[in-house]
Amino acid sequence: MRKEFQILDEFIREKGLRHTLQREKILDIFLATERHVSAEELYKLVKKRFHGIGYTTVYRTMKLLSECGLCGETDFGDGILRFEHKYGHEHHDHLICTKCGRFIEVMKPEIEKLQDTLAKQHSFTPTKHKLEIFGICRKCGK
Amino acid sequence: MRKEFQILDEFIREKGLRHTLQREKILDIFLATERHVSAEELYKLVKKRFHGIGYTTVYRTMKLLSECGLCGETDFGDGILRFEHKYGHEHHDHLICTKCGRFIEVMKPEIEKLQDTLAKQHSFTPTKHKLEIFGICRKCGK
DNA sequence: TTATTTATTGAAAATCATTTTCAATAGTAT
DNA sequence: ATACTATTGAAAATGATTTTCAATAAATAA
Repeated sequence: MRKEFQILDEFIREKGLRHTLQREKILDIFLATERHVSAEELYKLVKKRFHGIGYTTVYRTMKLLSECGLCGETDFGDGILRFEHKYGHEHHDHLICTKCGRFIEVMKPEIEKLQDTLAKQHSFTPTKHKLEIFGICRKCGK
Repeated sequence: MRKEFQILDEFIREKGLRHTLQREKILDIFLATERHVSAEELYKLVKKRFHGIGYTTVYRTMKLLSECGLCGETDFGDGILRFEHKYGHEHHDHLICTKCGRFIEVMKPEIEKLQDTLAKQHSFTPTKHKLEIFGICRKCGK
C-alpha cells in the first residue's frame, strides 16, 4: 500500500472518522492525476471510473486530504481552487502563463532564504508563503 | 485637482466613457481610505457619505479604477477581492497575519531581482507577480 | 453474527462574492 | 434644446463552494 493511503488512514483513525470506499477511490485518482486539478476536473475523472460518487463527496474528500497534508490548495486568481500533490513534493513557486494557462513549478532557495530574512526583519513568524509570477511562457512568447 | 482624478478623466475621455458624479465620489472615498478595502467595505463607506450610490456601481467603478491603473486588486485567499492604492505607490509584497488579519507591506529589491532571474531561466516573460507570506505578526506572536 | 451507533454519502438547496440584465436616468455632442 | 447612448441601481443570474437532511454504511458493542 502506498504511503499516502497509510497517511489518510492514520488521520482517519486519529480523528475518529471512517474509512470509506469513496475516500479511497478519490485519493487513488488524485494520486494518479497530474498536479493542479480543480474539484470539477477531479470529479469528472472520478465519475469516469466510479459511477455514483457525487461531486460533494469529491469536494469534501479533497478538503480532508488537505487537512492531512496530502494535498495543497491553490487559487491562481481565477476563483477556482486547485489541488496539487503535497506528500513527497517539496515546496515550489509558480510561473503562470496568462496566455495558455499552463503552470510551471519552480524553486529558488535564495528567494526562500530572503523571504525568511524579510519576515524576520518585521518580527513576523512565517508559516507558509505563496509566490506567483504571471507572464508569458516560452511556447506562447514566440 | 489631484493627479488621480486627472488620470481617471483622461482614461474616460480616451475610451469614450462618461464622467459621472458617482465615479468621482467613489474615487474620492477610495483615495481617502487606507489600503486593502473590499468592495463591500468601500460600499459602506460610500453610502455613509453619498446616499443613493449602489453596490453595483461601486463594484463597477473599482474595476474601472483597476483598468486605468489607479488601484490594484488582490485576493489573499479568502475569496474576497480587495483594492489597494496603486498610483504613487510602488510595487510591494505582503506579510499577512493569519491571526489578526493585518497586512504588512514589504519590499525587498533582491527578491524582485531573483524573480526576474528565475523567470529568465525558464524563458518566461513576467508581467507581474504576487508574493504573500502568511504567518503571525509581531503583536500576535507575543 | 447481529444490533447499535453515528459518520458518511449524495442530491438538492443554500450561500456568498461577483456579474449581468434591463428599464430609467443622465452625460455629451450636435 | 435634442438626440444619442453610457451609466446607474435594483433585482436576478452566475458559479464555486458549502450546508442540509434523509438514507446508507462503517465501526464497535453485544
